This record gives sequence, C-alpha cells and structure tokens, in this order.
Amino acid sequence: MGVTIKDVAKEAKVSIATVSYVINNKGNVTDETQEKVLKAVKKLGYQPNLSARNLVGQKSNLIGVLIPNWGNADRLSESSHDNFNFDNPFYGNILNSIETLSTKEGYSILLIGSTITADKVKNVILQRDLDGLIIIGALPKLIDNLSEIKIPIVLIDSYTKQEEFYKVGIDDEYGGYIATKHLLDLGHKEIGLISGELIEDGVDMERFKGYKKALLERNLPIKEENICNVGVSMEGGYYGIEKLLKQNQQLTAIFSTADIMSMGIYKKLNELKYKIPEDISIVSFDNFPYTEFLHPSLSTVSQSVFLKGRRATELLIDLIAGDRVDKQTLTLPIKLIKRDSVKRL
Amino acid sequence: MGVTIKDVAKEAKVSIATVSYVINNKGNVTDETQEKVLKAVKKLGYQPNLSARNLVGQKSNLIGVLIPNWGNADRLSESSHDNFNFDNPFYGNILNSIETLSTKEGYSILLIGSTITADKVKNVILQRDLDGLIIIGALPKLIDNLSEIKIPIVLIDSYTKQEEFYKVGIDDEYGGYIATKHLLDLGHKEIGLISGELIEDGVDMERFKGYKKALLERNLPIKEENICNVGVSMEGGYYGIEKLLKQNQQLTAIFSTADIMSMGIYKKLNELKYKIPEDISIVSFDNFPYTEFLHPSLSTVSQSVFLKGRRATELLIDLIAGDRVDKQTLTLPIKLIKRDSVKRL
DNA sequence: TTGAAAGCGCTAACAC
DNA sequence: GTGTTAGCGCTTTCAA
Repeated sequence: MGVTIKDVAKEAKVSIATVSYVINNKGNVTDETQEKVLKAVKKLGYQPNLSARNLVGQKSNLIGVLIPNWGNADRLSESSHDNFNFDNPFYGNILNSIETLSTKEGYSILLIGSTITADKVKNVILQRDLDGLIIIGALPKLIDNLSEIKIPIVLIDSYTKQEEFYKVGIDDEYGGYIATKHLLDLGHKEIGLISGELIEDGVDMERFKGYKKALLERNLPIKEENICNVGVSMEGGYYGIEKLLKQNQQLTAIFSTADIMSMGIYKKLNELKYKIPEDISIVSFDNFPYTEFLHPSLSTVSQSVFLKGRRATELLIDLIAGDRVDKQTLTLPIKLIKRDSVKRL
Repeated sequence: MGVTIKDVAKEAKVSIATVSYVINNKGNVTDETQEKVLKAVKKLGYQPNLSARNLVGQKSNLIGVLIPNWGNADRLSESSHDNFNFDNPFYGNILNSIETLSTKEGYSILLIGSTITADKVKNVILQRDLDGLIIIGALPKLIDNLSEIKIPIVLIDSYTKQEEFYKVGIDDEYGGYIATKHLLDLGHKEIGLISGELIEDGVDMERFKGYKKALLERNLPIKEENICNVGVSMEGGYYGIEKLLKQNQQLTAIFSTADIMSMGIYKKLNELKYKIPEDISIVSFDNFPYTEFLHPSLSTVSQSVFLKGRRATELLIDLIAGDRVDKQTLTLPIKLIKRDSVKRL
C-alpha cells in the first residue's frame, strides 16, 4: 500500500479526520488547514484508497458492462483463434461510448465478457460491489438469474417484459419493416431474409417480425425457403446467401439483419458473379461506417451505436444517483439509408 | 451490503476466522466444520467482499486495460457522433482476447479509455489498487508518466526503450519490409505509402522503416510525394489515396499500413474507376477478417490480434504472480497473405 | 482445530 | 473547526 491518509495527516500536522474532511469537502475547515492538507496531499501524491472508501459504505463507483455473446464460446482454445468470431465492431463501439461518459462522470468500467456464466455474474456484482450494470443483448436465461439483484440494471437491445429492468434500444420491428417495405416499394416480391438466430426477446426476432409484417401487408406469403438463420458474422452471411440462392432461384432481393453478415453476402455474390444490385438487391441493418465504403455502398437501416451506449449510461447513472427516472424503456430513432445496393425492379 | 462473513459464522455456529479459513482453504479445519460452513455459505449465498479483502493487503485481482487512442478526442460532444472514429475493430478484438483469459485466471478487467489524461492513469492505478496494467499502443508521454509505478505493466505495440516495461508486439519493420518487397518483386517501382502519423516508438514508424529498407535495397529513392500520413481510419485511406494519386500519376502500387485505411482506399479507387489490381495494386497490414471479404480480396500482412492479447495477458499474470519472466519483449510472428489485390507488372 | 482480536484505510458520529 | 474513535468486512497472528 502506498501513501495513506495517515501519512498526509502527519505531514500536515492534523488529524486523519481533518484530511478526510478536506478531500471530501465536508465539515467546516479553515482555509488555512485546508491549504496545509492540500499541500501535503500534493507533496506525497496521495490518492484515496477506493477499497477502504467502499468498505465504509460508499459507492464503489464501478459500473459493470456485460457482453454475453461476445466472440465464440470456444475461444479459450488457442488453436481456434483463426475462427475467432471477433469481427462485429458493434461491441467495441458501444464499449467506447459507455466508457467515455462513465469516466467523465467519475465511474470506472468493469468489463465482463462472455465466458462468465449467468450465476457468476451475480457473484461479480456482489464481490466488487458494483453500483450498476449495463447488459448488451441480454439472453433471457441471464436476466432471470439477475432479477433479484438490487442494483440498477440497464439492458441494451433486449425485449424482455420483466419490469425490474430499464431498457435502451431501437424499434427493431419497425427497422425490419422499413427495410423490407423499401424493397417491396421498388417492385421486389421474392425477398430473402438472412438473420441471426431467432432468440426470444432478441433483436433478430423483432426484425423478422417487421419483415413478415411488410410482406403480409402486401398479401405476400412468408416462404420458408426464403428464410435463413445463421450466425451474426461474415461467415454467416457468406453461407446464408448461398443456401438461399439454391433454395429459390427467383430471389431478387435480400434483407440482411446485420451489416456484418452483408459483408459475407457481398463476397459470396462476387464469387458467384452476381452483380449487386443488378442481379440482386440488398438492404441491411446497422449502418456501420464501413457500409458506405463497400462497393456498391450498402443501403441499410441506420442506428446510432454511440447513442445506445450514451443513453444507457446516462440512464444508469441517474438510476444510481437515485434520480427518479420516468421512462423504463428508451427507444432511439432509426432510419433507412438509401445507397446503391438496391435497384428498382 | 449483503451477506457478510459474520452472517455465515452465525449460521454455521463458528467464528468468523473459521469461515475465513474454509473459504480460503487455509488452516486445518475438520471436515465436519468445513461442511457446516460451506452449507451456510451456500444457504446464504455468501460472496466475499473484495474491497475488504483488498484492504487487508490482498491482491485486488483487477487488471487495467488502457486504450489511449481509442476513438476521437472530441467524442464527448454528442453532435460529433457521426464522425465517431469508432471503426477500428482492433481494440474490440484485443479487449475480448484479454478479457477472456483474465476472467479464466480469476482477474477482472478495468477498462480505461482515452479520455483519461496521462497523470490520471496513475491515480486510477493507486485508487483501485490494480494488480497490473496492459497498455495498448502507448504514447511516449503516457509511459514517461508511468515509469515510477511499481505494478507490472505490459505494453502492446510500443517500441519504447525504457527497460521497466514488458512488451508484446510484432516486428512491424519486417512487416513493412515484406509488404513492400512483395510489390517490388512483382515489378512495381512507384510504390505509394499510406500510413498513420509517424509517432516516436509507434508501429507506423516501424512499418515505414520497413518500406524504406525495401526500396533502398533496390536502390530506389524514397520520394516524398509517394508518402502520405493520415488518420488510421477509413476516411484517412479515402483521402490519402486521392492525394497520392494527384501527386504522382505513375503510382502502380500502394502499401497501406492498416486494413482499416485500405477500406477507404478501395472506396476512392472505385469512385475513380480505378481497377484493383489492374490499375493499382494494394498491400495492406493487419489481416482483419473482413479483408478476405473485400472485392478483390486484400493482400495483407497477417498478425494475430488474438495472440497479442493472449500473450500480453499471460505475461502480465506471470509478472503479478512474481514468476520470473525471462524475456522483456515478446515478438509474435507475422506473415504476408497473398490474395487478389496485387498484380505482377 | 478453533477463536479472539488487531488492523488494513477510510468515513462519520460525536466530543471538545 | 478539529480530533477521537467506532466500525465497514476481511485476513492473520497468537493463544487456547
């Protein structure tokens, strides 16, 4: 242990209580003593020990960020690192957003990844005495396990109905709807869907609902051979489009529920000598920066990952501060960005 | 505060010392008492408070991960989120790698981003009593500030000569060399370089050295008009290639020191109706998963971000454990991946 | 084999 | 306005 409050007290020739008062701006301290203490603090390079502070019942000023489905389950094996499903920039982006505001507000981020099991999350919360938790893309099993926890929890991209959680997200069903409708408006009728696994309360399920809604609105059938559920990765898109193309040669357009999959779709179509959008149109979801840099640039539903992180953090910090927060669920705006991957039929 | 050791002691009808012995596997405890205690622990859902543990001089089991140049400095402004320079997947990937092993070894990750100033890093280390620190792409100023810190520090991608730090990286000069040599071997002579800012002890500087070395070996001049330093981002590449093309119409090839910039280069070349590799060849650096999915697929120097994170974490954990570590600097292998973005002249 | 008690660094109630 | 002190939850020495 380094410099403690005792050392400062000795140096400034005051009691440790006085030092505590000064560094916490509490109690009435003379300007003179204040200055003495501050000088000692500076001279010794004193930094209060947060463990000790935490122990006397203060906040930990620690926010946990949990990313349950980050990377592959088997990534602990070194030999598998070539398949490391690392590529979705979403997680890095949102982490950056969360960390930035948290730091500004005096919180530190405890990063909790996906190897941790649902019941161990609770342990970490208890052990580290987290002030709050943000969960990105929470799975139902995880959430069930956490409902008895008494710290504020904000869920990003979850559609759970459990009322004890605050939520930040977008209207994924609407996103799926406008993406599909865009295709329909341009005359497409045989529209394939490539999405991640349809998990209960997950975003892909909602985007799928939007897809169905748009088709049903035009009295178009939902054909099973037009739908393919894959991993949310480039590989997923790569193999998904191949499968779909085999199952239905009439396909003129694809709605891909994630940009990362669209990368793989592009590659496969290139290999197959399909031209985008001449032979097949694509609408995607996310509007990651790189979509503009693809050739042709990708039409996609735009969401702000930055704002998702920012709003979730704001909400959590308010909750920690005990500020009454009126809305349990915050839905951020999205819009369709029309670029060059779609043609009129 | 929740369940404490006292509660467990009461429940098990033993002293708190005995509980402590049991949960730490210390002292000699009868199987019988052990069982009593364990049962009480389970019944009450007890989790030891790490702050308290830490206070009695134990390890904090916290590893800091510092990402100094993550995103834009001005990203605190909401209006700037469209420019959010978020897109380099490198940081998310390496974080994932570090977090995975750390968790497995019983450490938690404290994420420290780029808004934090150099002197504040020291405060966090002291306040949270970090057991160790990993710094990704450390700037000299930051490192100078940290040299007096007594916890183990592992630097990823830094070429500082300061001996108190352990380092994990690749041979960036060699990478720049083989990339450029590949181009030279195929007959290219006018080779442009698009790289990030040439910062002291940084990777771009080394890759640039490799570029120079390869050219000099063939008695080719290093032309200033062939070199462009930009931000390591898609935009950087986008504007960099435009500038280079204007400055020298004879260019037949580009060495881009980061895949993320190559994305921008592809876009600009597409807009300009340059064909890759027919009109211009490109060799890049990183081998991010998406490079294989670009069209044409990108020839690039491959490094394992996964291993960088993994080895750095292993090293740090050994250091924390007090295990003598022989090598101060670990250099991981790289190799050139030849794909379709380069043609023989 | 188990327990009592000191003490880690700090805050806050209370006394002066 | 400043100091004394109890106590946060835990580990560990020492005694029994």
